Amino acid sequence: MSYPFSDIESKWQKRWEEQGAFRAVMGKSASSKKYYLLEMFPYPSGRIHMGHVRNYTIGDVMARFRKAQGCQVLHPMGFDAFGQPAENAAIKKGVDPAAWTYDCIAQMRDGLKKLGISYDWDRELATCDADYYRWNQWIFLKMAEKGLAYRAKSPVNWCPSCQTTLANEEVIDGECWRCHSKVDPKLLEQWFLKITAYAEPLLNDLDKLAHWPDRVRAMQRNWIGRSEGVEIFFSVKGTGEKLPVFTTRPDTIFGATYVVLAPEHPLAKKLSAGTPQEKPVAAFAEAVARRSKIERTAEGVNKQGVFTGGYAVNPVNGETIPIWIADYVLMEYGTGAIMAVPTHDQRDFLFAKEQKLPMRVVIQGGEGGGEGAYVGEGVLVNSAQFSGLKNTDAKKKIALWMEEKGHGKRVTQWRLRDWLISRQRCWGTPIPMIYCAACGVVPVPEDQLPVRLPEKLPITGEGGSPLAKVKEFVETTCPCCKKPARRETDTMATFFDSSWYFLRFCSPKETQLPFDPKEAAHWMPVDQYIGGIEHAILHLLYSRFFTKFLKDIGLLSVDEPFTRLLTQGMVLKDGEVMSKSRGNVVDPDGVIEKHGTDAMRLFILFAAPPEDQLEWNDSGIDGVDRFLNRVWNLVERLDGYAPTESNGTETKELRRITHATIKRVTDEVDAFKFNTAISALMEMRNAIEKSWGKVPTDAARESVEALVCLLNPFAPHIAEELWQKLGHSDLLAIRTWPAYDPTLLTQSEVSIILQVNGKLRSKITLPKDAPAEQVKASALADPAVQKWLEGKAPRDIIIVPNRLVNLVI
RNA sequence: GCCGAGGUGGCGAAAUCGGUAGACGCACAGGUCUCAAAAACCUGCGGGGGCAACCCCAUGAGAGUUCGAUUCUCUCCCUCGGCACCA
Repeated sequence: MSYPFSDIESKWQKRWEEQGAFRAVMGKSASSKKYYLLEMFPYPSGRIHMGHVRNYTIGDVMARFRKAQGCQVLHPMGFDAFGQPAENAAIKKGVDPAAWTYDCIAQMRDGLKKLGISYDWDRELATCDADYYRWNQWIFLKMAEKGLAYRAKSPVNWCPSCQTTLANEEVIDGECWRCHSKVDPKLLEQWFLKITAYAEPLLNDLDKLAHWPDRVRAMQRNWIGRSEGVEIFFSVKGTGEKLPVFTTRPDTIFGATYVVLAPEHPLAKKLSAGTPQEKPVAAFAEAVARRSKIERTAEGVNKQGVFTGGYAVNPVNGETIPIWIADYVLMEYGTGAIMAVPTHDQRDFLFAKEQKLPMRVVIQGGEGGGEGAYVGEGVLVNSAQFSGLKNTDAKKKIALWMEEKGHGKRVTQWRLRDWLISRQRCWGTPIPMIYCAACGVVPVPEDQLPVRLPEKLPITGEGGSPLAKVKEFVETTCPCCKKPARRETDTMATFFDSSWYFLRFCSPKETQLPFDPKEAAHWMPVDQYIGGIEHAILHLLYSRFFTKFLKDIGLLSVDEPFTRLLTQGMVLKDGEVMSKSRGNVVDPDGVIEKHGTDAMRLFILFAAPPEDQLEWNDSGIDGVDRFLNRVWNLVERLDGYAPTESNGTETKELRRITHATIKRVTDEVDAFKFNTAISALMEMRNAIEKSWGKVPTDAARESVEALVCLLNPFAPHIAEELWQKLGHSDLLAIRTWPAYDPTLLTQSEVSIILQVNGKLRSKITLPKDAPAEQVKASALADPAVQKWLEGKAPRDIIIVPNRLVNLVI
């Protein structure tokens, strides 16, 4: 018979809510530290899944634990409610996206409440509320004011299936992150955020994030992609036109035997014009343009290119070398032009070999021998006055020298691109801009915010943006000249919404600003953030950018939003990610019905460390279910507890285990080692069971009460119920964490292992801290040890106090 | 290629300022209870050898340091994740 989890769970959920147990209040007492714990808020798809359960359960353990430790905890929840699924539902089922979304939110909220997470529901927000998105618009206008939001025509990623543009961060392996369609290049005029203006601090401040996983920091570092080098000013022979190339290897400048432009480089057309190369160059550029970026940059693709007919002059030696175009040079990076050094760059080598272009060795290092470019370190040769220098030294010297001579300048290149935020979708935040025939692009004045979405959106899925079809929306007057003007009909990428929601939670009802700076100064930064690794770059990079921007305009005092980050592992079934198409989805509701929320939470926390993948296992949950029932039974049996024999040793040992477990669970929860903390509780329960009837009532009660208190963050409903059954009237949810008595932790006797030559041969029990002489004598007297010593005296005896003796012969 | 994480029983996993490898749990096997089953409870459970005491082997592979290595160093192998014709 299982304990009545169903009644218990709803009972305590109601009780917590009635008593406002989890309401976050800005504390006045200096003694209680603030603790802002946040889990990445969900998209309201309607149902919660095991991934959500895991994410929020991990957070809840920490939130309840910190609260018990006396922190003022802020633990809010909301919904990332704009986005395409609502539009897709509108297209498919003809529903109103707003109605659909709010419906889903209601369902999600119910589902979350059934998990018993300690949220402050008073702070709930949804990004699709005008009260929220008006501040998206406000922030956007501030960025525009600072020149950080701008409109530009450039090649962008277009998802043909989603019918919208995408940010670079949203393109994974050339595919749309959402629908996995192949992304097409398209030349469009769009809104961008100048995240590149923050490239340097975004990179450098990663070093401050000591409590972020290494891999997330590494991924961001890769993504931002800083690279230091020199822009070298080649010139075009004949015209003298400047042709800058970017290189990280100025030490190889004397080995440059040709120059390569990206096929779309404007100079290519110019150079070939009127030469026999005009046609081949145009044909090649067109052929490359037709191929997608993935095709073009795929591994193993042969490098192709043609001669432009033009020549460049190397500024350091006046040498004239041919200018080619080739598909392996990208217009977006550097200057779209490179100097080719086939002897010391593998790509240049392959191309030069194919096209039979000249090569010249300028670095000598070790035995080259093999096929290809030598990219190692070495000594410069054929490099004028720099010959004989180590190439690592020459790098700096040549760069400085070129700068002096005006042959080039040192530059830093970034891989990071500006963030394209325009979306040709309607279920998002309208971009607050107006186009006026006379005044041009005019921002919507602040006092006219929010620019609201129309009530009825004509979503058909065909014929372009629905917003553009709503006359009342599009048609407006110019704020400057008051003449008729047209509104921007694109909306913002939803990652904009989620880039600052953690700030809104600090003061969700603030009406003058996106958030109250005083509240933010108190609660920020988020002390612990928890979410999936899929946001390692996207959301986590954008949020860092927003935080830095909002600091720069004086609203924030912190420059990083999330002090600690935990990326929880995925929930798998049969070794695979749960998904509808695989048919291996385990529905949380079904588990709750069968085992209760507490058992589900406990299993998820017990089966693997939070960062690791978690394999869902139906019989695994039976195991934790059994444990909870055993704890339940302990409390029930305590009522008629009557010790048959009272034994001092047993009592001392049970108390030692009890207090040692309090210490262990405290330390382990603090370090997110929930799986071992739970196993410590299981061991403690086993110990109580073993001592049952052999210890006095007060010792048994002390242990059982401690067990219930320690169980609380993991399985809060059963813990509250048992606490009440134990005769208490206070709520565990707001009760102080148990303390341990350090004097009870020590054992009077210790087991010491005896090794001969490092191999375990025997064990003895001695009083704790026995003197070395006594330990040595006892070890030598041990029969098993004597057998292995074969009468010989040990050459050396190593004693590790209270642990082991190793006899070396 | 570069960067990051990791490799321990049948399974999920413990143990790393070097000190009893496999805690805790699952599965499995045997037992108690029962007319029977379920539940519950008890016992066993890395591999090999031995009636047993006990012995040998074992933390991806190989070397090294050490009285002693899952833990430290080096060289490989493999898995997962990210970036990548980025000049």
